[in-house]
Amino acid sequence: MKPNCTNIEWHGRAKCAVCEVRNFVLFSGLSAQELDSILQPIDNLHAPQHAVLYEQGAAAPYVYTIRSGLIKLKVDLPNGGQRIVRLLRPGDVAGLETLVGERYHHAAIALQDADVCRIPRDVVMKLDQTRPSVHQALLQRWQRSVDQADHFIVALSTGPAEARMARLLITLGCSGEHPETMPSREDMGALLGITTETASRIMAGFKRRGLVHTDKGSDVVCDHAGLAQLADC
Amino acid sequence: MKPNCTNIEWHGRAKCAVCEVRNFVLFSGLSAQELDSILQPIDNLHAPQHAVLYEQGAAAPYVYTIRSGLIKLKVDLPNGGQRIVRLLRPGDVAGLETLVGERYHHAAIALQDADVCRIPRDVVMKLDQTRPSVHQALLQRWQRSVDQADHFIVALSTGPAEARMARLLITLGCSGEHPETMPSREDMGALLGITTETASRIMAGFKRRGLVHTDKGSDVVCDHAGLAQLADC
DNA sequence: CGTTATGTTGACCTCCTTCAAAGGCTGTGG
DNA sequence: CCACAGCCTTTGAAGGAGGTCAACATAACG
Repeated sequence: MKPNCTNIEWHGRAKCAVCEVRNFVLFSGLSAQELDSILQPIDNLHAPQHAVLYEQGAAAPYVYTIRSGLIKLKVDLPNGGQRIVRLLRPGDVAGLETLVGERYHHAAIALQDADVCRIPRDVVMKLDQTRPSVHQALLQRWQRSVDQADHFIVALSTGPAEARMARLLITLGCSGEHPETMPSREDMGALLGITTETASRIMAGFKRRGLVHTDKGSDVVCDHAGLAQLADC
Repeated sequence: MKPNCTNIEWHGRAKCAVCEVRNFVLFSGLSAQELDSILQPIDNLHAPQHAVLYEQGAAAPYVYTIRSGLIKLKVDLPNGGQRIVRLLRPGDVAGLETLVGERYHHAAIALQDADVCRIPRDVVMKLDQTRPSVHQALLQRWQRSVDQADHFIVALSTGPAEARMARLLITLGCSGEHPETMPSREDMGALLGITTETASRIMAGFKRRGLVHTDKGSDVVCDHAGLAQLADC
């Protein structure tokens, strides 16, 4: 296998009993025994950067929970461009629409190397009906999707591009403490509804003003306070 | 009572048995008898234009189903402006976040005169747990919120303002057959993330080019084909 | 009939896109 | 090991799109 391939790799059946993020994901209310008793398989997958979990409009047999990494949900525009409508982090769920429909509404692509669990829709639907804790967790994930979509509208699609970029960096977790891995300029553009060039220019301006500082590779450390000031104008 | 007040008026207990849109709203799977047996009150309200169903951040004791009219969900921006993040039509639900949280995430305001049913959260939660049909309807409403939010990102917050306005008119139902009541220019701006002046200019341009035609008052008829052509560019 | 919100229009300037070119990084093949 | 291709990023210049500020028109309402 090539070192830089973008194929999803199968890492065996999920070992929910020892999953370090189980309490943040869908099955937080279930015991390890209850999970082991599920007949249908939950697979543990590794998605390298740029790997595609599913395509927009494809038949939707699975729900995915993110255990690590960063996933983008994007839609294709009629003019050939793309728009990223959500960013999923550990604990988030992709493909919930499978529970009420037949097809995925977006393409799901790994922005950074990611570990995900792939759960057949039937498993989720059954647990939803039989386990109140799973049911409640599902409602919370759904509301979380709504909240994140609202955040994309209010914070990342409103106001001048510079303020939007500042909000994006904050959204990505730029606290100033640890370096953060940045998406490509193209993805930044698709996230904010601006062109790649504008994204590049704004980031260059941030660097020039000392608001962000290149650490190594695509990792940066940010001046959180300075960005926050730009953000709400 | 003043003829043009914006207070919500109480129109008595909901008569679900004779509700003409019951099959489109949350309780489509329940019989009239089942609904009558609910102990807690479901109120039938009329919300005149500009009436406020609830404020952003307020305690959230109710879920609202829209029976007629048009409701906007808006959030206040740090710089004093506003952004409309959703439009709710008959069959849609407002305030679902009450089922997983304490407070409303937006302000809900009637864009046009609206009839709504106000349902205590406890009623919805109980029916969600005891009636599978209501449970399924809830999931569908939640997904509908996500889909509508995505539409705001992809269609109403992407591309040049003129294309966004064309998509908004189409979203509002401009088929060319019947006249449609338009929101104010200010609301159009808040819907599209542009200024009131730009919204006015674009609408004036549409009229000049014959793409929309003023019927009476704020009602317009649209050239659906012409707008659709502008929409995907 | 004045008063107040809402819509329209103009002038100006900033921001962003577009098109183009150059620079940097990486993997590949000689 | 170096040269080269390919991709991403950066930067420039020019034009257009949209914001801002201001004046004015229109409509709604007391």
